[in-house]
Amino acid sequence: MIEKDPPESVSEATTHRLSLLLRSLRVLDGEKVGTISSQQLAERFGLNSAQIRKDLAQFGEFGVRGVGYHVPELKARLKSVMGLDRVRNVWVVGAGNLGQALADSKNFNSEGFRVVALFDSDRRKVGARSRTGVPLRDVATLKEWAAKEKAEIGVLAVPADAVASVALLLRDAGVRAILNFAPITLAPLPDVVVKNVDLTLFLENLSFQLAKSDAGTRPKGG
Amino acid sequence: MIEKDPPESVSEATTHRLSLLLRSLRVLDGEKVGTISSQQLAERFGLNSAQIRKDLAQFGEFGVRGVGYHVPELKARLKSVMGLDRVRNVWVVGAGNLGQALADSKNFNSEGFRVVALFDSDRRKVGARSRTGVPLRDVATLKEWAAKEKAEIGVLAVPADAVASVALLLRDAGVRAILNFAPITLAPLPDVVVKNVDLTLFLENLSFQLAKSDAGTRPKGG
DNA sequence: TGCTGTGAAACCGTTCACAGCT
DNA sequence: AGCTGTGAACGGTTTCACAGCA
Repeated sequence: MIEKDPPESVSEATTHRLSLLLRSLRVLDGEKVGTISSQQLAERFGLNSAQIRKDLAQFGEFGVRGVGYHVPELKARLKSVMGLDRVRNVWVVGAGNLGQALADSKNFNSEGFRVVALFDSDRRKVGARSRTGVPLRDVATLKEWAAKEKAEIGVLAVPADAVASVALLLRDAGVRAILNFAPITLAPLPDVVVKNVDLTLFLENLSFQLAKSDAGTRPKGG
Repeated sequence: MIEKDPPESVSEATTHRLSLLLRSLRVLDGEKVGTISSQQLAERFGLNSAQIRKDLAQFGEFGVRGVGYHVPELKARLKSVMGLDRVRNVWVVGAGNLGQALADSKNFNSEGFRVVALFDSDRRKVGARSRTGVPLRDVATLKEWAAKEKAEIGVLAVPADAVASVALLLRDAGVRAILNFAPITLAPLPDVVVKNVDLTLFLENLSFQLAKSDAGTRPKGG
């Protein structure tokens, strides 16, 4: 099992598929499956076997020819490659419905991540705790907390017009990656990894596809 | 201004960019900007001018040579292309924190979409209303409601193990598009548009990029 | 002149198909 | 024999650069 240095750049598509692959491996591991081939993986989870092998090839050689992949081993390797072999603290800024839901969600408190605080500018919320006990702090004190409690990831669930300023605040507080849920594109900041997730866009995507299928069944087009 | 029939297939990337473009046009329209060139659009919103033109070209000719695009006109055309020129009813299944947050969010009740109901299997929740007044119903009654209140879009915010069965329920209730937020891939259903949005994956994406930059600054790799 | 719309070129990601190892 | 790892072929998307029109 040879390990490679990660390539200069890995495509978004590969990154996404590695997450899906890891999810699949967790399922298999839970079922005590010891070994699996890329073919079997593909069939079971709706993936593509050649693509699995190509994706993995970017990071090393993880399989055994004639046999396949050792599930626990590959799972551990993949977690390492993806930086999920340790826990990163997460700050959620914006304690509205979405911010609180994210802060409390299993998704954001699973292997690799732990939401340690919510921040909001509404003084009335400050001092309280979320349903699962995440402390709610004044966003004005964010920078002070940076010294006591290092958070590498910031999640933005604030109104669009607050995004730019809060992003700078987070960067100055040492946050190295920002996940922005506001419906505005946060431009890349130097030395900070930025990912924009506009939930509206997913709905619009569906709408667009519905519109296409509507057009396809109209008398004239059909 | 010539209109084209939509092409057989439009890439995910184009779909995504059209949403971003529409968002930009909404901003410009709010500022009463009457006309704008692809170049100006690109500079202002971090897009690519050639790409804007290529994306639009798939659906017709919307600009004026030597001038650019008429903002209100293009915005209206784009909304039409994306099926956002009418309001679609949305059902949210799963009234946990995330489900309720989505049902109440501006994002899911903006131009083109209206959340008309939440469904849950927890009898204790049934009969109540969300903060913004969305009625909470028993998921067992979902099919009965289909006759009274047509919903084209279903949003899944249920546990992973409930996804497959609820998806079938929605399909049988006439829902034509499903947005799945559970951390499991919902396989495509015939005649239903499916979009999977696993929030965990966005965090893992950040983790992965952090891991890469960590590796890049390690003594040996640096 | 200025900008769109668009062929052509460059680029990137996916799929194929097989050499090579177990 | 079986399956990985990988060059090579393929297909799709992005970028370039300019013809054509206002």
